[in-house]
Amino acid sequence: MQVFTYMISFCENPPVTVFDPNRKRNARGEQRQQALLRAAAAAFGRLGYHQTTTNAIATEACVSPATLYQFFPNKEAIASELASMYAREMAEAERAIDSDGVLSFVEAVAELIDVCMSFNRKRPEFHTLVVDAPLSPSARADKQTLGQVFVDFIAVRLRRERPDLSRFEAAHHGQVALMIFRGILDELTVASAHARPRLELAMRNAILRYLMPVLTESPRK
Amino acid sequence: MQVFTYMISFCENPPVTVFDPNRKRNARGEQRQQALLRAAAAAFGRLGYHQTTTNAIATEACVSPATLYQFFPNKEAIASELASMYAREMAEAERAIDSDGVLSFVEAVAELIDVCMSFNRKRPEFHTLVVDAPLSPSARADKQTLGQVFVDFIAVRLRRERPDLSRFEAAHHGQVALMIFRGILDELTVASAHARPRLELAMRNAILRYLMPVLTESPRK
DNA sequence: CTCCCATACAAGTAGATACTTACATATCGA
DNA sequence: TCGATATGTAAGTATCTACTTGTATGGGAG
Repeated sequence: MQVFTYMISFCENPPVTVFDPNRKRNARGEQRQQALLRAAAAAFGRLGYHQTTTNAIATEACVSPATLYQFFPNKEAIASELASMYAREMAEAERAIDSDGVLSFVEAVAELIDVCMSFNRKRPEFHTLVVDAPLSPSARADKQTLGQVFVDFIAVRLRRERPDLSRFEAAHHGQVALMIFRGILDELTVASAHARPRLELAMRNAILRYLMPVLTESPRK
Repeated sequence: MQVFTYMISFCENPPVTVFDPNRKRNARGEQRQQALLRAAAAAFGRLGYHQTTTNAIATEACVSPATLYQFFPNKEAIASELASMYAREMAEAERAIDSDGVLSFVEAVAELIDVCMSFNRKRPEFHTLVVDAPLSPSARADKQTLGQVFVDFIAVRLRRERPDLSRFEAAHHGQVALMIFRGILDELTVASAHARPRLELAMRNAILRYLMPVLTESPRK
């Protein structure tokens, strides 16, 4: 009975030397966690997701690899945490555009594109996180939601101009706009500072020129 | 001196048990090499470049991993060989379009897009090879050339319609068309058979709508 | 003061995978 | 038929990298 009690206590209170989601954090711990996220963001941005090792993240944060695993269960969790933060932040920024509906269709879409491009420029690591990293289900959901916000933004404005357009059609055109955005963004992330303004203009032109005919084409297609 | 002679002979005629580019091949060897390329293509297409292990390629070809290394120095060389073949084949197909110049601008560009989409549909592994695989310098050059053929095809047709357009401007618009193509292609490669025709239409629309205004906008921009 | 536990790390382990070695067999020219 | 060489493989090795273990330290609650 003594042995059994001992085993229970042994199994229930092991010395915590790995990640525990319920562990209490003090101020130092919170700061370490934030520092690790910042270090990971910098490393992902410089090397891309796959080239960035957990050891590199630890080194960047000036801690040992073991310390990293006190705060995150694995590499994917770090990427997922960052991707979720960024996806929610970006979705929020998109939702804030023209909330009082005073912008014209062209102005609103141009603003949407600007906001998205600015965000990706401010957070260069976001691209590799979304494209290359395997994400947790919840991070995937946030990424999915972000895409949906972009699509819906355009779909809503399309139907505001052309109420006879089906929801399905409107969403489809929003999705195509997103594909165009991603295609040009891929180049923007590697473009020289000198080439960037011209590409940003091309981004606006490509998406708006795709969408404009939708507003005027024959109602029954 | 004997020892020296022995060492020379030892160094110059080691039993060849690894890849040697100058090795003579017999018919069986040629067939094995082709079979390995076919197996690799199938595996890359199914799993993507990174998920495809050299062991998986060997298994797919029904040989041992060691046999694979009799015919290729490393995994990258297999991907590079395939990517080069495909890039050259696709570039050739693009150059063959409208060689006698009878098509209109819209017809020619639409044909270009069709050819590119058909090729990617016929060789689903091409996408991951070009996007995900680290390629040899020569394969990278072939990939680069392929992109240039696409860009030039459009640039030449643009300047045929608007001779006052600078080469630089024309190439820029060709590059943007390529970015749009890639953005939508990314989705096409994962789209359901049901969603594909709609996306293929969107591909044509997105690129042509981007390019058409270039033909009519004010000569001095 | 003191005990608990969060923090920290040196020095590992584990598992995956690209690639090799040592050796056996098939083919083919002379 | 025989030797040279191409083809083939079982059973590895080497290395990389995500992740752990055992142990030491420091700060805060009681």
